[in-house]
Amino acid sequence: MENYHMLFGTTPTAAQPSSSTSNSYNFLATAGGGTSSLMRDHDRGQPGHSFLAELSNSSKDGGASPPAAAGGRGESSAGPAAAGGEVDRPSGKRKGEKKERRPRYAFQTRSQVDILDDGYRWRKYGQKAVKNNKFPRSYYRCTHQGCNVKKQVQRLSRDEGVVVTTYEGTHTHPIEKSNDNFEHILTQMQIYSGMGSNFSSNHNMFH
DNA sequence: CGCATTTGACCTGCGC
DNA sequence: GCGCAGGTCAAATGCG
Repeated sequence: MENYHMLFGTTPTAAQPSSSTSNSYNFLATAGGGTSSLMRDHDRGQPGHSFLAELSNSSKDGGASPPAAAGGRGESSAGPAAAGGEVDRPSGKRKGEKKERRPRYAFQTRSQVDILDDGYRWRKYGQKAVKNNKFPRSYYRCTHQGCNVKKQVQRLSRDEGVVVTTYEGTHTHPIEKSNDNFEHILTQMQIYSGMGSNFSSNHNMFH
C-alpha cells in the first residue's frame, strides 16, 4: 500500500506554492499496481488541476484481504461472556471472505481543510499517525447502509496545504448532495473505476 | 435523544 | 520469532 505513498512522494506536489490555493486541485491518476502510466501531467500548462487516482484492484490476492473487516472483536461474540476477563476476540478467524476487489482512488487536493465535502456523509472511525508524515491520517467510512466505501485523508507534512484523499470502493447509492464541481470529479472517478473491466456507460445519475 | 467524533487498545501483515 | 507500522474497533463524550 505504499505504492501511492511513493507516488506521492515523487510527485512534485509543490508544483507551485502559490498562495492561490483556494480552488486548485491537484490530481493524478495511476492504474493497477504500477503498471501503467499515469497520465503525466502534461497538462495544459495551467497547473490548476491534476488528477491523481490509483486504481489497484487485484494483484493483492492473499495479501490484504481486508474485506470483512469485522474480524476484530465484538460482532461474532454471541455471548459477551467477557465478564472480568479481557475480550476474547477470535483470533483472526475469518470465514468466507469475499474476495471483493475494491478499487482505490487517491488524489491530492490543495485545500485548507481536511474534510472535503464530496457530497457523501462520512463517519470518522479512526485516526493514526503515520511515520513519514507529521500529520495524522484520518479514516472515514460512508455512513450509508450497505455502502462499504472507505476514505482516508492525510495531509502532507511537506505542504500543509496539500491533502491526500484516498477512496476505497465505490458507492452503491446516489450521492446526497450535488456539489458544484466536485460532482464532476466524482463522475471522473466512476469512469476510471469502470475502466478496469467493463468500460461501459457508467455514469449513473449523479444529479 | 440521536448521531458524529474522539481516543486508546488491539489486531494483522510485513520486514528484519 | 520479534518488532514496527498501519488499520480498525468500540466505549465514552460532545454537539445539534
